[in-house]
Amino acid sequence: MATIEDVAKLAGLSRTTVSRVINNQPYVTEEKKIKINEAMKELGYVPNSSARRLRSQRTETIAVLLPRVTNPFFGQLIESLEQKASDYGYQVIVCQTHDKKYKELDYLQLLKTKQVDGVIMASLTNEWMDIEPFLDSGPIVLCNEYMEKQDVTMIHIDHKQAAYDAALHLIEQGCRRIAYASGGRETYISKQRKTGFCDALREHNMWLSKELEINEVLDVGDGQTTFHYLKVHQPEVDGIFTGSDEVAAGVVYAASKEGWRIPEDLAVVGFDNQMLSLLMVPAITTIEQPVEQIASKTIQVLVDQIKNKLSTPTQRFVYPYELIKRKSTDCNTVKKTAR
Amino acid sequence: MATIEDVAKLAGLSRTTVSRVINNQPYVTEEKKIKINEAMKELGYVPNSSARRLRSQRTETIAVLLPRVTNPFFGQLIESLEQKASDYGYQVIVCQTHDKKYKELDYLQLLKTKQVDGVIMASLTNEWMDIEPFLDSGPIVLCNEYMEKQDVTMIHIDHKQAAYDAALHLIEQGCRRIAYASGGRETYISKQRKTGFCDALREHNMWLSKELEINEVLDVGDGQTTFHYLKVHQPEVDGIFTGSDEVAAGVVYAASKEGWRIPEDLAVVGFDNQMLSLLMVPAITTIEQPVEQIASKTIQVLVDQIKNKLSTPTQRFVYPYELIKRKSTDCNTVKKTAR
DNA sequence: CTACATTTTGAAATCGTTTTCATAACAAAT
DNA sequence: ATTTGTTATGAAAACGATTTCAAAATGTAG
Repeated sequence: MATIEDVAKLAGLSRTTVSRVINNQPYVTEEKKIKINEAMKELGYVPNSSARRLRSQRTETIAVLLPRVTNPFFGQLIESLEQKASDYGYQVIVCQTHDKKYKELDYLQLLKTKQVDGVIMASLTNEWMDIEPFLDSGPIVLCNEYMEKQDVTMIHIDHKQAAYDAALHLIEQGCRRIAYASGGRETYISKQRKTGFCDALREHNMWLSKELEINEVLDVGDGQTTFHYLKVHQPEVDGIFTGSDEVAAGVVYAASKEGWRIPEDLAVVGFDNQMLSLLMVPAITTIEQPVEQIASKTIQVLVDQIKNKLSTPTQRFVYPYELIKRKSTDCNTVKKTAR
Repeated sequence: MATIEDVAKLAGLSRTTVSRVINNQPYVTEEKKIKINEAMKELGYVPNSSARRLRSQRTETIAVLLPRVTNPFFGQLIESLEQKASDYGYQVIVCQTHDKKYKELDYLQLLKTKQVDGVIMASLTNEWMDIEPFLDSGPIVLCNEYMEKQDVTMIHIDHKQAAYDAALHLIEQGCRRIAYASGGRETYISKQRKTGFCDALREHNMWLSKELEINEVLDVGDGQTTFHYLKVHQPEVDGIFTGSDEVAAGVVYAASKEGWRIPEDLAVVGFDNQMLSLLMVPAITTIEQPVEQIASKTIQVLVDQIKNKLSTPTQRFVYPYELIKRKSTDCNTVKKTAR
């Protein structure tokens, strides 16, 4: 492999001048610039990125931590993040944590070892206490995930209010025994949603009973399992709020197969407005997040923090969401006409 | 940030010895090993990865090129690839080409600039002629994509035969005017599928007319568009082969909305056996690829080539697939009972 | 023509590791 | 006591770029 030295020799100039051309800095005559470019082409020269990273202490790379790309919401998110990052000249490296604490910490090492200039956390399973020390090694921004503390910038929607709205909608459709299926164990986001959900119930003199709360429900399969559990143990259930469209789809699928009518026998709400929620029969009511805006702001903030190493103030950006009402909750006036 | 020098000083030893401990090489007494580990912990030392990469000429990183992670097939693929890679101690960096030639070439630069030790191409839009030169910079393996030339290892299923089987199935179900919706423009894979599809038709005295061939059909939206096109311009169509479950889902969705019965009025076949194909009403007949096996072999081969830099022989691994028959093609005995 | 600023160039230091090579220490064998 | 072999350690070179600093060349104003 050709090095910068080889190029310099062939062009009859110094490494320094070649470096100037590579990074198109000023103070090189047009004539020499041409000579150097020719030499580079002739040798098929490409700068070694480990060397430049080592010397310049910049990697132009951002790590994005997320649970898994097979979850369509995160697929969409990473898509937008990458797009925006490349607009700013940054590469993105995708880090799937699978909701494992140790993986999250492993990936944060990328910041310490200087493999990345900054980190976007769209996955947050560790206690903040354990994450905080990494801030010494470089900027971290929370995307979608959030919490109460303020020592880091966060970009997200109001999950509590969103869940509140969803629950209210179910109540307005006549549901009286509403189940709650949630994904992550104890992330702040989950707690927020649950709080919002319970608030709505309480305001209508209802509450979430232990038996109607199901945890660790993440994908289509879990959704099916959840329905079967409810069918056997809580047959009077008439509505369900789920943490994702995939879970909602699983519920709808299993319920339909068992002869339950949706929404008459069971109204279903999903989350994230994935294509899937539209395609299901019946189409699923869901909450849409402004993914592109969130991604855009996240990158903007992080890049800013990378460049102005000095303390940029940490902020919180809360974006609006939308409850999209579809057939899966369209109970008209009648509800529960006997199964 | 603490460097190896700092650790050495604190422990009262040399850089070399510290390096030996870091890379757990032999010839360090237990006593000093302990002393060094303590020093590292005290300083919160982590080796700078640019420096080690530069010196050791290894990155322990693999680039995976694929069209987009939002396509569930590739989501699944990257999931498995990353899993396997980490078993071998390799990181994966995900590179979305969006089927753009220039992006594919840009990402291949990672190999030249020594940012990665090897590349997995699950996206191949450029001519092989333009890719080949990169082989000088490091190993490349084709995963899912393939071609006739033999200078690189390929892992895939027999797409020609798979498409043949799918077409044959449609024919056996009584379809006589079968449409063909394909994604990528001119990848070898597309050509193979089309050949297989046409072979089956020809063997039954049919052929693919220009009007029934639709290209550039990639996602759910395209599937809907395709159906509307067919409805207007080719109303006699009674079956359709699509390049992905997403497209198939789009067709089913649009068709159902327009009052067509599936499969009686239109039989539909997808590809990849994504969850979506099972969830649709009716469930969609599709072809399942052994993604995990493919991923596993791909990593195994690539890591081997990275380690034995000398010429490892290039090979071709062809895995079995399975045609999964579901409602979307279950025409029983009757077909086309008048619309 | 001198003085001063600006443009152009290169030698050498530097980034933080790993690797090479030389040497010291120690044990076992003659 | 000397040789031989193995284990243990460190000084210095190397990886391939960018950055610093000094100096040369050129331009410009007085």
